[in-house]
Amino acid sequence: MRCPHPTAQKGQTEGTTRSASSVRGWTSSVRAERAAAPRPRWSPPGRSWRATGHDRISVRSPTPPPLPVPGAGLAPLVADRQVPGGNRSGRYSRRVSGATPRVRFSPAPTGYLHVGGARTALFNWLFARGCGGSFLLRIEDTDVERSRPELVLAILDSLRWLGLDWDEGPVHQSDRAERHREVVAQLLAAGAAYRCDCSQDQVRARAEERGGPPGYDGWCRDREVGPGEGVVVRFRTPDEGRTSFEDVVRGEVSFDHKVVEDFVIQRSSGAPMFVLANAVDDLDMAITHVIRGEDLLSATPKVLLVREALGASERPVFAHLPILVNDKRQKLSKRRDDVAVGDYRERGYLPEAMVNYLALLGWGPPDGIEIRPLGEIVERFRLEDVNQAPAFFDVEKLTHVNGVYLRSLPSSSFVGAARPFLEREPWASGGDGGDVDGNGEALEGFEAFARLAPLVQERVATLAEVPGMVDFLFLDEPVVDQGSWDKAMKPPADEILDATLAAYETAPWTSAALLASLRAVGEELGLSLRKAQAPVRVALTGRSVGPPLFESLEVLGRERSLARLRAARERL
RNA sequence: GCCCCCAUCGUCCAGCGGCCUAGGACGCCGCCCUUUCAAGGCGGCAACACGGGUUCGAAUCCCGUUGGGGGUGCCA
Repeated sequence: MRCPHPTAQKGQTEGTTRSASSVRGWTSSVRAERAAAPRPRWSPPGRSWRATGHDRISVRSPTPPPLPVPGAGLAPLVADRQVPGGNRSGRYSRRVSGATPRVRFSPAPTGYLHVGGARTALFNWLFARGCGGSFLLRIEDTDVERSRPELVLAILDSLRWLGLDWDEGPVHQSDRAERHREVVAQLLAAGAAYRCDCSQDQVRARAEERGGPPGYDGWCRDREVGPGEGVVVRFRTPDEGRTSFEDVVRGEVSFDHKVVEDFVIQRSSGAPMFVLANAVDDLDMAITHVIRGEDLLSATPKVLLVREALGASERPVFAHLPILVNDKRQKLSKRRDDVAVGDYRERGYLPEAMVNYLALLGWGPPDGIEIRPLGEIVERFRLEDVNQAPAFFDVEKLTHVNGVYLRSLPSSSFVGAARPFLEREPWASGGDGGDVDGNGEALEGFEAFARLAPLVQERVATLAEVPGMVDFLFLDEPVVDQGSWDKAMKPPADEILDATLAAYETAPWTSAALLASLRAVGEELGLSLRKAQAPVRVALTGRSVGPPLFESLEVLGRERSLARLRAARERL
């Protein structure tokens, strides 16, 4: 059972110490069952799996349905316990009484989607898709000064590229400002919040003075500050007790109220703060499972406190995913690290590979088969199997995964996927060329590439590597790599070239015949084919590495090939 | 400083008290295949942070230490 979780805990703030048994006990019984389940077998990548992958999942047009009426209350989230020994998928019902799971991905509009966000979005999506729940999108743009509408476009674009389709939204928090103000007023009226006119400098100064921990000291709690310039609204945090909650990936987490300061819920501008908007919107949107980064773990008690103050009787299930880190094991950052999903797209990674790799950060399939269609990942993904330690975003492994996907592509798809990467090269003009009929007529540009594609395909790990491998098909003269030239064009390169030239004048223009001829040339000179092909390859492509030589010759055609051999011979 | 979280090969994951002489994957090294380079095949190197407990038995449970990270904003 992947989903509905034994959810919702009743509110439990004042020092309630709840045992972890509900979730843990449930978890282990499921684990035991999983261990007993038959091991699924590896299904080889190929056409069929592509069809079963997320290709099939269509991106629904995001038409925002109306939000539930504010204050209408949450559907109960408590999962029904079912009699053990029920269906294969688990001992607990898929059903959450009264509500299907609803999760959301709620990025801030930063202008692009970064890999950490993508991973969070993916895990939400996997969870939702795995249990028939809904995956919603919400843009957390309460900070008006920092958000502009166009900044969300790139995020949506990357999400679509990855195939993470959403069922509702995107809801913009900025559109809900009125609702947020209403809630703040409500909290104010109830005495759960108060106005504060302390400047940030004052707050800091007092903190230093008392030598205690930085943070707000409650100065304005009873000063009855009225509305005005520079006045914020703060939430009144309980002085006693603690807020505890059961986190699906971490077990019980607990915060003493003493360390939760009276936080700002409304800016002096009247705009709501993150915690307030987040709590209110999750409530109004009837979010049942909050799956987000661990960096938000310490914001959770605040959210819970706000919900409680609003009279919410149920809590969502929380799952704080381990953060993604760089090689120094610090949180991935925009400044130091390559984090934009869009950049990986530009660098020749396939969305399927990206998503597959991302699923492996903080989670692993029970059968150990890491590279597989998304549909199979959906079937196997379970929130409670997410592990707790930060994960290093390893581009090398991503690249490997990408290579596997690239190789498994039908040739025509590979050609199509590579085309944009070719087209951004200055030399890649169209070219329709002739055909190859054994008479050595030339194919040009893309057509030649298409012919060679299957051989190129298994030699690249990213699409960005393609141009460098096939440029000689497009260029009139190959770009000569000096290192390759120096290495290959030593004696007896002259003899090889001369003999090859002679042989190729008349040889049938097929890769097999071309191979046989060069082998014969080599034998005559007492050279292995390995040695003999080197000067020919460099003459033809400009490089010492590349696609198989004889197919390249064939596709390039007799005239162009001979011209290059002659040119190289003259340069010697 | 304070709060919270985390800790198995270099990296990602497996491990749920005996099946562990700790398994898989990436990377790395070697060999094979081979027209270059890949791919593929075979093999190898490589980890339970430390110290106490609990137990007949601990990588697995508990406590502590150390180390790392996150948070501590009128950012999210």
